[in-house]
Amino acid sequence: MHEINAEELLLKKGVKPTPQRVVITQYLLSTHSHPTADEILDEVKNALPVSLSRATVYNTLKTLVEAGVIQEVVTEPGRSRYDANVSDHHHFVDTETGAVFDIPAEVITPVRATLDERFKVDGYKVVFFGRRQD
Amino acid sequence: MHEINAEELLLKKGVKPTPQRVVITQYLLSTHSHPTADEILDEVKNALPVSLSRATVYNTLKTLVEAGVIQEVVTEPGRSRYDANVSDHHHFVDTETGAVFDIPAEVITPVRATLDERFKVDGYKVVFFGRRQD
DNA sequence: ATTAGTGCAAATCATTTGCAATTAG
DNA sequence: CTAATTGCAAATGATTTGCACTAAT
Repeated sequence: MHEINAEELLLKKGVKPTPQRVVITQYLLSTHSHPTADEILDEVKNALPVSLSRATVYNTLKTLVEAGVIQEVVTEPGRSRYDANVSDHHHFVDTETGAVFDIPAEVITPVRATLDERFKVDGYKVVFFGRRQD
Repeated sequence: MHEINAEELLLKKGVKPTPQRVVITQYLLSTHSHPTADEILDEVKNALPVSLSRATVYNTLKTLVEAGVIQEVVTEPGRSRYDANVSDHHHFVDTETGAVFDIPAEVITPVRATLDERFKVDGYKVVFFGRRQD
């Protein structure tokens, strides 16, 4: 195996790897915490030499989502979370803490739906709610 | 069978049936459109004798959700939608129009998940994406 | 009278945008 | 030089809140 490199990933996806974009992408690749834009700003601003504004975080996240580098995840009203896992997967939300966990598509039974034929389904997402212990 | 009465419903759920609350509840019972707070305000303000402010719409929606009279549905970043259908069901989002349709729980196969035993699942929601024709 | 509910306007929060300054090619 | 990117600050959109006013017990 070889390490996931943020800069390579951005180049492969056709996004110019500016320092800010690399650093945000690196952070998202390094965590499974599904951070919000503000959490990303806090984490990345401290640890890095480059300057980083809130506007750039938002602009970058939008760019990365559009390029398919990351995914936007909405688990609660009012704010978005971001996930560098762009493979087919679902989510588990701890209803006490709000923490979000990835659930691989393979560990759930495929959903088969008997819908009115006018519904043309492209895909679906499952969100589990509950408590994650420990 | 007997008609669904907004005022009775509110009383049954322990919510004082003020004119504003009754009217909002009636509207939500009458539609399957999953309206946003603003859409509710527009629809209800015109047709009704009582005055209705935006603040009251928001306050009422929160009250109704907490009382279990309605459900909040988040299908897109940035705003919530509301649904008087509080039975167990899922949603279909038309990705072109943003329209949201209810999908009864019975028409999809139950999701069985093989999760780490520390995930205590209370329930799950499925959101389908696609195109609804016509 | 007391308490709950409403409306208004101001406040707040997340996100977006206009624009001048900066940087990379 | 030219175009893309960034930061700042102002703007926007959704939602919440403080407070005076009204209605109901």
